[in-house]
Amino acid sequence: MTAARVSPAKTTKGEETRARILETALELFRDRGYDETTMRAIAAQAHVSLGNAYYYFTSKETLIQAFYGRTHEEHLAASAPMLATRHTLKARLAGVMHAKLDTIEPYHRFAGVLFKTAADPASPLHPFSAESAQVREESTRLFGEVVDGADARVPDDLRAELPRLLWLYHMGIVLFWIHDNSPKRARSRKLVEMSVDLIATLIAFAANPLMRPLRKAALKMIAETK
Amino acid sequence: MTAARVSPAKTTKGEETRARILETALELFRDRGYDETTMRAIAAQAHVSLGNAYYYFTSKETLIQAFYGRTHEEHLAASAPMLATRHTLKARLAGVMHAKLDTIEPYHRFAGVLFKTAADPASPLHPFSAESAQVREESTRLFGEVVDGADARVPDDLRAELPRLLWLYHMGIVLFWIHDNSPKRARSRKLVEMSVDLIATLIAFAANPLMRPLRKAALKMIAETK
DNA sequence: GTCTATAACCGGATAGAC
DNA sequence: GTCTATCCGGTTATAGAC
Repeated sequence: MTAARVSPAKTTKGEETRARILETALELFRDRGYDETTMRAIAAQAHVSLGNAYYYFTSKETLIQAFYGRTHEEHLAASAPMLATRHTLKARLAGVMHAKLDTIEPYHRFAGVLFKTAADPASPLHPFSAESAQVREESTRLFGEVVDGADARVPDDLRAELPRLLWLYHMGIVLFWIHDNSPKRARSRKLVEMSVDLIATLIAFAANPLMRPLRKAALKMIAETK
Repeated sequence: MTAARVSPAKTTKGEETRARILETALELFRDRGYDETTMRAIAAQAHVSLGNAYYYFTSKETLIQAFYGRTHEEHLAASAPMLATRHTLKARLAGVMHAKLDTIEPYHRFAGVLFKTAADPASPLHPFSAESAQVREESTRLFGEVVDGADARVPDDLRAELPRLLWLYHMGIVLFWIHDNSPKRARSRKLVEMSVDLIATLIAFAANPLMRPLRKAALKMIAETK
């Protein structure tokens, strides 16, 4: 399904070549960084010609999109056991967030370039683009599960928006993580802990009838951003 | 002061050439977009050689940084009258935010590339880099003025953090604006209205003694992100 | 030292033959 | 589906003029 999203590769042989190029690229990205890895180097190390590499990946950026799909699936896999065993909102959200950081950690070095591209609305890679829709929706669904499987009392109007809000929150954390050069990314981990706590508290607050007007106002605003 | 930040150009003649290149570049960016504007085209239209353009601007990206400085100063200028006449937090913040959108509107077309670059931690352009420090600090100070000149009651601990928080908020709005293709950027304007309202309400809430623990927790978290 | 110009280099991308 | 040849534009090296 990851493969199907992007381009050719129907036959076994093509698929194999395609996979080889992608593996090589990710390896080189991880080891040398994105800018330092030339398409020529990828092609050479994958034993294909430059033109051939472009047959499978229409641009260097497309390789990044493949990376997205890949880490996203790893994240799903890593989250499943958490969601199966944890039942408080706090524990579930923290589990999913830490799983995310675990998944992308090996790529911290070139993550910057990654999300750089992602910020350009003209790029097919930016998180709100049509091309990213599938990953984004699946990811949002994951946060839906975080909420739905939790024993927290959540007002219905908020519950409807929460998956999208948490997805947005998770993007913010990733953005922080990108700039985080503390040992073992300790600052990002700390931020996850504290923000998850705060979010859980806020959600509990939101259930308070006194908070209804404020909650409604906030949700109305959020509806505008859809 | 904008000029001094970036590179050579001491003499009058150099300064003039430098200014001419920058004007030409911004004009071309605005009219054709960033990627479509080549350094060769900028040089030609500014009547300098390619090498000469690179003498003044060490890369195409540096031209963007100059753009930052430029719009920032325009924003300051456009905000001043607002701050002189408005006295509620809501009106002041709304004024400054709308002024921001007014200032950058002509560049909406290539704003994407702009902030694309800005998202890369390796880039000197990203908002948290040393190179951007001056603009960021001045901008933060502007939001400090928004708060200080307002008649709102703001707890001291919050007041200390508020300028930075509002700066961050303003970055979020700009990010939304970049992706906003509604006529006259109506959605962004609406979002500013609603979010400013919400922020004013939240600040009023924060002054309530009952909110103290929550406020403290939030501020503690924010302190972690410094 | 300040400024300007010309000629490469390098890597992403494309065209077109096989 | 694969290759070779080429384009194109950002960037650099370098030489010299003021």
